[in-house]
Amino acid sequence: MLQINFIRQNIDLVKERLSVKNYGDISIVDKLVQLDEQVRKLKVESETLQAANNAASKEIGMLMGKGEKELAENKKLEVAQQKSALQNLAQQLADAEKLLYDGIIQLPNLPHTSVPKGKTPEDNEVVKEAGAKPALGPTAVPHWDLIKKYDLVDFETGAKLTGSGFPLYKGKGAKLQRALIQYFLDYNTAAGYTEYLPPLMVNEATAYGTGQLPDKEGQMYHVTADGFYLIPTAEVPVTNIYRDEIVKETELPIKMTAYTPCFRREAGSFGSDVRGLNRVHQFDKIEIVQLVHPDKSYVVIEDMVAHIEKLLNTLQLPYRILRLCGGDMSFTSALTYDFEVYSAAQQKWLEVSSVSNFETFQANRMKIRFKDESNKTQLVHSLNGSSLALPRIVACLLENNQTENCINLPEVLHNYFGATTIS
RNA sequence: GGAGACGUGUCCGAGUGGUUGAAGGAGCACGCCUGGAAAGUGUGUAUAGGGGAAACUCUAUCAAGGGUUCGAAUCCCUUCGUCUCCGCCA
Repeated sequence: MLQINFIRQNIDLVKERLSVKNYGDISIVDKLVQLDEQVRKLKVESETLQAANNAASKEIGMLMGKGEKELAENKKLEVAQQKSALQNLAQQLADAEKLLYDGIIQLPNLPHTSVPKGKTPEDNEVVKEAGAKPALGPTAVPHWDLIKKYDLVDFETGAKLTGSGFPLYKGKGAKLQRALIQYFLDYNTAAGYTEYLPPLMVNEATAYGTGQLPDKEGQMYHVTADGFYLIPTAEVPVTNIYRDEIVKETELPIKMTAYTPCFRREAGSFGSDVRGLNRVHQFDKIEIVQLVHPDKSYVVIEDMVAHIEKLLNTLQLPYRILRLCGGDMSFTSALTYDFEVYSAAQQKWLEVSSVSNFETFQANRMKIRFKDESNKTQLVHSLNGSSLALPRIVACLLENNQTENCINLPEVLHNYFGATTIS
């Protein structure tokens, strides 16, 4: 969430930036600033009264100690009379604080100045396109047919076990998953990311910390009996590792990576978008997360983009990088780059990674801070990216590398997979 | 799942209603001592928020939330977590 101090000092800037994200009612900013003023005023009043009360109570304690019972009793009566005024003030303050909080919490992060204006995915800016699209022969088929042909994923039985969108990987299909996971984790740890294997369910506070709650509640599977949520991405547990922590400046940057299955309800999706592995309810993903010094985050995001680009290059997949427009960005992000790979048989770009800088938006919710040189605590900047999401990578690998009687795997996977082709 | 014990600052640990934000120790930082180090010694050492130009000051925080009281780390309730024993179990 945004910091009220920042809003107060940058009213016009906040309004202007919110409009880039197509935020509806900009006048809320003025309302919040007013409310903030009221909150601070009430705070002074109630704390002053509280201070008087505390002092009086101490005095009673001293009088009792000296055995001056009668004076103490008188004082007690005096203090008791102030109590209702104090309670009244405290209630007013709590109400005002709640209003203020509820207002701030619904404000999205402010987009970075490089974010293009726009409303829909069409308005995203293509910053790079690389890799040759393969020329497939006339017999080329989409990945769901290849999956059948080589018996890699059994969607029907997955649906029987759970429901549609829960793929059952099988044989070489299962092994390819394992190979990719292993490769991606090795690639990330070689770049200095510490590997984690986090819980797959999180509590409310954790889901709230990264911004899944309250605004994306409907997208997560909710285990109501225990109040847990199945994670939609490793970002959630991994970023929260440092929730409520103050780290030393020298510990930054903190680089973490984790493989987890991801669970998404994807309510409302339909059509060819959800065919095969294009969009599923459970999928495997390897995530990278960084907590960095605020001055560094815009350099780091470029590093992370380069890191993922290099990984895609080793897989020899054609890809493009998009800078998301204000309307297509997530609630929590200040700048997001999406990576899409080209699925040659479907002739479609499929998103396989999304790299975002959240600046202090998540850190403020999670209270992830560091002590700077002058010993002041500051919020860190948090960033994350997928490196990578598996299903669409698999779809592309299958489609782009198909031949009449086998699928050629890129060289980097040969050792991990234990073979050079799927046949 | 049943029974019991417990949850205090960076860590260990004292504290069962009254100047307790919290004894004592360790650690850490800075200084003294030393040729240098160890030992010794002195001082300092939480977080958040408010007010103030500043010095500083006020409020809150002893797992979390609520309650009793003029006053709660200390009493009561709820939740969470840890440990021990039993049960079950990959």
